Amino acid sequence: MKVLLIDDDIELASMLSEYIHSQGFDVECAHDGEQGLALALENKHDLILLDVMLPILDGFEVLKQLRATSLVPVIMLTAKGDDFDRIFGLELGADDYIPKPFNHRELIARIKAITRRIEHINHSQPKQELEFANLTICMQSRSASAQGHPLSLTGTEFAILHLLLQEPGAVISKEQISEQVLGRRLAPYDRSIDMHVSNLRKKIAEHIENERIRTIRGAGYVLIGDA
Amino acid sequence: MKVLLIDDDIELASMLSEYIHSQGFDVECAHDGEQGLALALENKHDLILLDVMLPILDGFEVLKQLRATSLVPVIMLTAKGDDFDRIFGLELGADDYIPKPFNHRELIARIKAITRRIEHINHSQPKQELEFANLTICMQSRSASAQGHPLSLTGTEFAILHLLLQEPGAVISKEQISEQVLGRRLAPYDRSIDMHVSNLRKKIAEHIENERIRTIRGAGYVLIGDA
DNA sequence: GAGGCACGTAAAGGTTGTGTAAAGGTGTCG
DNA sequence: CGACACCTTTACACAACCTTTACGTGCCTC
Repeated sequence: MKVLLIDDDIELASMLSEYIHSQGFDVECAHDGEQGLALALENKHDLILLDVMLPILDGFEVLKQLRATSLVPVIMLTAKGDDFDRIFGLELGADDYIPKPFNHRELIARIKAITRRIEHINHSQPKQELEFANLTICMQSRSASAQGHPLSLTGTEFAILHLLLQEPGAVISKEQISEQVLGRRLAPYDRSIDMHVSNLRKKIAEHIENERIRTIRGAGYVLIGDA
Repeated sequence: MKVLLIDDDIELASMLSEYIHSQGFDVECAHDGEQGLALALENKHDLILLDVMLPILDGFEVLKQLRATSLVPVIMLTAKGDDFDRIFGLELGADDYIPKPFNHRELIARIKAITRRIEHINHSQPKQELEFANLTICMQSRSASAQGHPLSLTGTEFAILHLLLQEPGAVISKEQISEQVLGRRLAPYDRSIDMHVSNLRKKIAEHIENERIRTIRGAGYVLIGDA
């Protein structure tokens, strides 16, 4: 876990840096906006601590330019306490904002709050079971069922149903289906997807009366529930 | 996007709730720790705003029990300003911490900072929904509704409504509509746009009495609200 | 007020996307 | 090899959709 600290107060920076390091993070420092931005753009840090008052480029400018290409988490630090700065920073894409002077432990707590959030999401493996509107699939057993009755689907049909179940209610285009399910770009006049959907519908209809896969002409297909 | 607000100050809660709602979030409220925890455990909220001082169970206790099973983002609110509370909350697993009194806009900015982060990591694109004067559209599901009633629009009608909703109150010329929606320059004597707008109006009028798409002779169309 | 222009809209016609049966192709397994 | 399961292509039908046509209305100009 590598942190980039951008602060022009060299004494504070070195103190902070030492403290953060003692808490188990690697720290790199920059003391002006230009240098900081350059380091940040190397994309090798997991989190950036960014002072607002900086020589050459101020913190907001650094954040703005950084956000043009990078989603790295940023915590802003500032001596100023006023609301406007805080809001401005957050709306520019900062993840958090700590007014100076701050308790070192709070800084660590906030760093951990953000990294914890990221870890949790990254480590949450994709769901193994999906369910919507009486349709369920289980990835482990590669089985699907409608209204509790098992469906005997071909691999492609299963993959399409899986894709639709990942975002029920969202329109999935044929291009998307072709690329994700068949692994190739959709060619003009290619009717494979239509056929697979047709067959899938037929199998679902054996157990569920209502429409489940709705066609959005010119856009794709959507999984829908009742009503 | 659904927010759960847990705060025992009923007046403040209703004010806040209204403001948050006006920023495009659904809000549910609880006024003590027990009720709040019960609602939170239903797992149907995307973010929780949690006051620290609460009757029955205090905010920390709610957070602790919630974190035993749920990773839902939590922002703590507190009247107390001392470091210890902040750090304690963050270390218990809160995502953020805002001391009362806070600027409402800052709250929204922090809510958005957290949801933005989560969306980026999940690779899920933010919900694109537009709303004006009882007309709403959802890009994901490519669906539209008037006064809550679903509209069954053709692709072109949907695209026109989308264009109008992007700048409610602004005049959109037929040239613009033709180029952006139909993908071609507007030819003389081409009446397609007029027809699409006419049909769109008809469908909207089934559910909304008042005029919504006003013609500006010689200039184009505007989306208008009541009064 | 006559003429021109922009617009509203019903109806007709043409185009395109989609549903699906059937046939053809490919790979696997006994 | 034949049987089988699966995917793709072909072909046709149809419905949804878009555009054009035609006629009507209201506004502006001269």
